[in-house]
Amino acid sequence: MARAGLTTAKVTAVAAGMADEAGLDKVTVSALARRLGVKDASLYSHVKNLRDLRVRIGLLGSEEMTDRIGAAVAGRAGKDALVAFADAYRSYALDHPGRYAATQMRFEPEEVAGSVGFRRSVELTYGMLRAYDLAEPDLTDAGRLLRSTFHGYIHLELGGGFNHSRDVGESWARTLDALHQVLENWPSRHDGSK
Amino acid sequence: MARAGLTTAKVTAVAAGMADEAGLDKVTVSALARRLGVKDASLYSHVKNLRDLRVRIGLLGSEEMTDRIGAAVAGRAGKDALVAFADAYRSYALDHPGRYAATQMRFEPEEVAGSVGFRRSVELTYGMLRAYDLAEPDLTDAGRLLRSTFHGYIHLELGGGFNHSRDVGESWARTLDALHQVLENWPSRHDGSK
DNA sequence: CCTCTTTCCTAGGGTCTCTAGGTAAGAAGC
DNA sequence: GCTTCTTACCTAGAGACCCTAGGAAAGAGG
Repeated sequence: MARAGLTTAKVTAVAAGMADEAGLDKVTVSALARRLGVKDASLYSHVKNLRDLRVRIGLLGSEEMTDRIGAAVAGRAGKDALVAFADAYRSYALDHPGRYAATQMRFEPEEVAGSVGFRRSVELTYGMLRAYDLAEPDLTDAGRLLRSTFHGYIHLELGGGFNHSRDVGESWARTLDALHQVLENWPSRHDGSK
Repeated sequence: MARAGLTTAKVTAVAAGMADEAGLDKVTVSALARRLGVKDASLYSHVKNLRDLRVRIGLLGSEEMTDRIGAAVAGRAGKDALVAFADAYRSYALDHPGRYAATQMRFEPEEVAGSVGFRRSVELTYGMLRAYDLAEPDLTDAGRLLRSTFHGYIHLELGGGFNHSRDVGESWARTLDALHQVLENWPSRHDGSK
């Protein structure tokens, strides 16, 4: 009988599409096999197991996402870079919710070992923060604040956690204003006056 | 044969304990039945289906969490209230990761209709923000920023997303300093100077 | 003591993950 | 053009899980 000619990369790409359309939890081996016109057992020659499949979606997503962010921040600094970074981050997550969800899995060290996406993500964040002239440990704290806020905002937005009384994009813009301001005036230790 | 004497509340409580120990995704009808010493089909008289079970864990979590936050912010205002709110939020999530995860599900309107937890959560947030003297739509934007940052931080912390080079509690304290500062000097529209 | 409610049961169908072992398609070497 | 080797794909089947239908018995209320 005619072969489909699948490879691990093709399988992952189709799975990523399914994740974006139906949600990451709807990406199952059997549903994927159904879409590919193949028996589910056949996929186990391309992918170790279900977790492996989802991890691959996450690694793919992290690489695509850092590509987009890298292109957006190129040649920018300060607030320009912050906004470019944040908008690229958010637009990728909204364009590819399933892939984005997969990037937020709890990865084992060996799973991310060979991947460039996550390493680049750290580099890009620190590069963007360079203009704000922070030293450690403030740099780490500021990076954690940014990651938390970006991820939390997108997670709530994708999860329908915001009501519709206020434009979500407007709120996002004001959030970035706020983050920029706090990065410029980072509160040093014992500065926390009431 | 002797009955276990289960009720929907008891079943939910045990399921919540399982969620905290093993993760929300490990809460299954059959695993729960196993722990309760009962056949899985028996649980369907107490709970509609698996989703219903997890929703109940989420509603329980949101009530417990708002109780804790409410007690923490009572009689406080300004930065005191912000820190009390945030610390109560974080401590609950770290103490009960499974219940917390369940509060972050995508709920249908009818699922949260009869619950007090989520309504109280909104009230508590706006009450805490009162001292910062913001008007709409800044109030909504600030509320979204706080929820995003709190949730994002806890999500990353629980997911092991922070490396161990810097104390997580210290970073959290600085994050709260930063949020307090930005709430006190909320950037009004067209204030976003570079 | 009888009746009604409700907790729990058995039986069974359907979906899904994953393994073991086999077949054939297509590429590589002669 | 034939053999050989790799590998994409298969069938068969075990085990876990979700959920429904219908029945039995425990315990509460009359």
